[in-house]
Amino acid sequence: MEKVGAIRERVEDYLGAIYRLRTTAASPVSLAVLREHFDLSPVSIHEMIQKLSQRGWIEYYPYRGVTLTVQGEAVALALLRRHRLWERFLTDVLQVSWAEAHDIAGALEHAAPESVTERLASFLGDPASCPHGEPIPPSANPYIDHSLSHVPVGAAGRVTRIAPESAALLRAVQDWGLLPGSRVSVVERQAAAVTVRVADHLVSIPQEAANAIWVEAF
Amino acid sequence: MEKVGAIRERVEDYLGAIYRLRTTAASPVSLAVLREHFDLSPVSIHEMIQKLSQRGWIEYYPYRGVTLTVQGEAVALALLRRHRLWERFLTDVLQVSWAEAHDIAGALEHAAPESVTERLASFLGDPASCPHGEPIPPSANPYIDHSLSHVPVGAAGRVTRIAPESAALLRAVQDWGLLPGSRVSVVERQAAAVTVRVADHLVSIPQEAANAIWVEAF
DNA sequence: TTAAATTATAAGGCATACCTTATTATTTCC
DNA sequence: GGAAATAATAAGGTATGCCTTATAATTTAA
Repeated sequence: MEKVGAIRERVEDYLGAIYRLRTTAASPVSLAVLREHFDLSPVSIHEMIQKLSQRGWIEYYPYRGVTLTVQGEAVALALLRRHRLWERFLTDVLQVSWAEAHDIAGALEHAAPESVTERLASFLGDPASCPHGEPIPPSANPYIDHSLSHVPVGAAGRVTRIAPESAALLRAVQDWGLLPGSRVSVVERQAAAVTVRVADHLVSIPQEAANAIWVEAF
Repeated sequence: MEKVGAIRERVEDYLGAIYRLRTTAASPVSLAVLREHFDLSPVSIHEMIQKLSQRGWIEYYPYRGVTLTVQGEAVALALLRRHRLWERFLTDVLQVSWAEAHDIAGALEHAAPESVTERLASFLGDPASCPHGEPIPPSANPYIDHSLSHVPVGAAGRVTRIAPESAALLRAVQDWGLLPGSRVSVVERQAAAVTVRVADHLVSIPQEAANAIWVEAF
């Protein structure tokens, strides 16, 4: 009952807290500080710290505290980015107060996938800071890809991947010259198809196929 | 580790599915249909159905299926409303595709509290249907209250409740004449305070106190 | 330097929401 | 009416992330 591969919500919460509670990247955050932050029993904190350590997200120095590994820090930064973008949305667009925005963003940050949060960032005009003034970390995936069915008319990009939905689809993609790496620009969008320019000729791609072709902007 | 009083996510999912899978309000939804929908083992479905029945959300007729109680239907409608509003936001504002929007909304509908979803509804212009054309049920709480710190300048309302944050706060609220039921209108908003008119005189309320005073429009 | 305070760890429990394997009850269809 | 199919239920298990109690290890401060 858990998305495999997805980083569990609670893991993200811990990593985000460790990032925020640390003073410098090198100085360990003591478990007492984490205990204070999460208001859990020392044993529960210790158990979770063991897991995070075993899984390579943190470095645990008994009696001293924990530091984030490179992987753990990446997770924390991605989380903070999502958190602060949702805070901005809540305060700027929905007029939610600062205080409430923080907690609500704490739930939304786990519910919305990164691709949606990146679209939110664009919609908000790529804000640089959250409503409290804290910086919004840059996206770790600045070239996040979009399904061809989402690329706006006029935009150009490079094919990144083809969702391998069927052999027929893959053959068609090959015929169209839309293999990963090729450049496309969207010329027109119809109800059930999208017309793209690829290698100087126009191809009309059915919606279903467009859903499976992923493109990043360049 | 679970918000008390909050209806658990999974309970909402089941009730929403029962609502959507039924043909008429009276005809029971068989557990086989639910099993198909959730792709779980028959035993798991049965276990959950027992719980929902015990807790009064559904009526269980062995060998026949389940129907929603009045309470269960209210939960389902509230969920559907949130789901479809988020779908609209995702497709209309963030240009997420229909197909993706459904699943993402399935997560957001649980993460955002009702108050936020109602603000989202206003922001979206109170849409009547989701992107697939299905109707968005009306809010069961049309007079949902807002913290005084969110009531716009010029608006008037009636105090619904005071979050009992401290005895001092409650005494102050009493002195200001802002007990539940009293009418207020917002006259001016400063950086750390809001000025309201109550019983024909003006009171300046610090931001902290304003956060704890809830008002519904009338 | 040693006693007090803090930190770590072991052991056993709880709730949720899943699972499988049986067994029993009911309905449906020939 | 009776066998086959379907549905219900009992029993025991899994993982997560909490909990308490108790003991051991280390650090800190007098």
